Amino acid sequence: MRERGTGRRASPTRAPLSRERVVTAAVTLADEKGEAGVTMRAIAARLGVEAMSLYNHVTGRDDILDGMVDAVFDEIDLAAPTTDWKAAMHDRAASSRTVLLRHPWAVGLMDSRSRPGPATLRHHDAVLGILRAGGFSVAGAAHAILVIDSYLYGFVLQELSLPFTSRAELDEVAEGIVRDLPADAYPHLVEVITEHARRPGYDYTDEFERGLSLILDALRPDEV
Amino acid sequence: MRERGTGRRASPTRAPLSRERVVTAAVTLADEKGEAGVTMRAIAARLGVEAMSLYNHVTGRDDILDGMVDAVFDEIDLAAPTTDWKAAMHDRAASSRTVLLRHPWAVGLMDSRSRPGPATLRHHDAVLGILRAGGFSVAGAAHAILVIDSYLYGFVLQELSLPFTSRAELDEVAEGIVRDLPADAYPHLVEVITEHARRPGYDYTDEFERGLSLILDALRPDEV
DNA sequence: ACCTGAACACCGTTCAAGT
DNA sequence: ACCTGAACACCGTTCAAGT
Repeated sequence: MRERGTGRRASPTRAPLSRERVVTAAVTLADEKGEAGVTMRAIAARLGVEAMSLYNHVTGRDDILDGMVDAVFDEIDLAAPTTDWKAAMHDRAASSRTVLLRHPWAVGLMDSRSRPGPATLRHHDAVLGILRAGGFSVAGAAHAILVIDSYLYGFVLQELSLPFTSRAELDEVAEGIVRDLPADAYPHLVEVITEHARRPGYDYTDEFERGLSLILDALRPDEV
Repeated sequence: MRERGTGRRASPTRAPLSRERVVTAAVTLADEKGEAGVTMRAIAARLGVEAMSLYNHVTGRDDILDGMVDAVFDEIDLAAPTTDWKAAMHDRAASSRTVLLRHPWAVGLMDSRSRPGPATLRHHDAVLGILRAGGFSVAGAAHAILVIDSYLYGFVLQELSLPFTSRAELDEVAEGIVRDLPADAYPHLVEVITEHARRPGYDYTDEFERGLSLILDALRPDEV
């Protein structure tokens, strides 16, 4: 009837569960099998435990999804505060794209999560700080972030929806589309696929950089 | 043993099922209950039929989701071909945003669909045509569309993730965030919420227009 | 040709019971 | 305090059977 057994310890081979371990397992699972693979039973199995045990550390599946989004924000590199806001915004966007492509489920999860975690708050606070230090007003900084993040998330969303990941696949898919498509019904689509997307050297990283530069060059601290 | 009964007709009170009717029912259901509400059983119930009957008209749930995305593209207004590409791109983006806000599940569905339907193909072909007529090269038009659509989808994605839909809710949420937040940990976030987001007249349509103009003014036919 | 009952292999979550 | 067996109310999909 002792409340606390002093001599008894958890077996060292099995680390105790925690919210963090549950979220980490969920992220790994999502990377491997997609968001649909993130089930309570699958997460539990990966941790050597039953599904119901997870409810001792998270409130439910939604809580896990919130934690996963926050874990993604934690992976994004943030430049140290600096007055070179343009370089900092460029590097942050490039790092964000890399992280979002590494976790393809993340961008689709964003629009359903409304409880930002500590890493998310830290991220946004740091970005605001960089722009404020660079001379942006409060409203100007908010506007700049909204424009940059819109471009970033939308670009990755489109990049992820492409039905290919390699050059060879692109060629194959492009050929299939052009073959199936009534050329006279969609003349401009056929043109862009044959003349543009299939040309050697077409590269989404270049496209991302060009669009990002276009936006960053149009933003100025005194704009608002 | 007649193959075709000539005199027998379906009761006029119950229209025959079709892929289109299934997709339409799914769109209505998603608008009302969110994407998670789009189950085979719920769609069937709405059509006065059992879930298994749907498989006679669609190949499965994925086929329905593809159809839903195509139905959304069909709702977007497309300007007639014109040389005023900038006005046409503005109006298309504004119409797209309206449609995507009307169907909040659509933007999140985009990144998982890889089989574009006829309305989607028609839409992209028309947009390409407007830019080509406006003097853009094939590569320039593809680039312009990628930048504009990235901004559009990313903006709507962020707009939809906001945990409020009215002015009063915004005030309430903002107050809650500021109250819960350790002010010294996130000074810039507290600043932007109190000084910017809560100020009267803050309007997402204005923000959208400003960012869109910034991008459209930076795009030029001879840029590529 | 189209619809369906029953079944299969899953879900998230609750709850009382164990230790 | 933490874990779990059984159960509940769901999923998408298959298949053989009906008409």
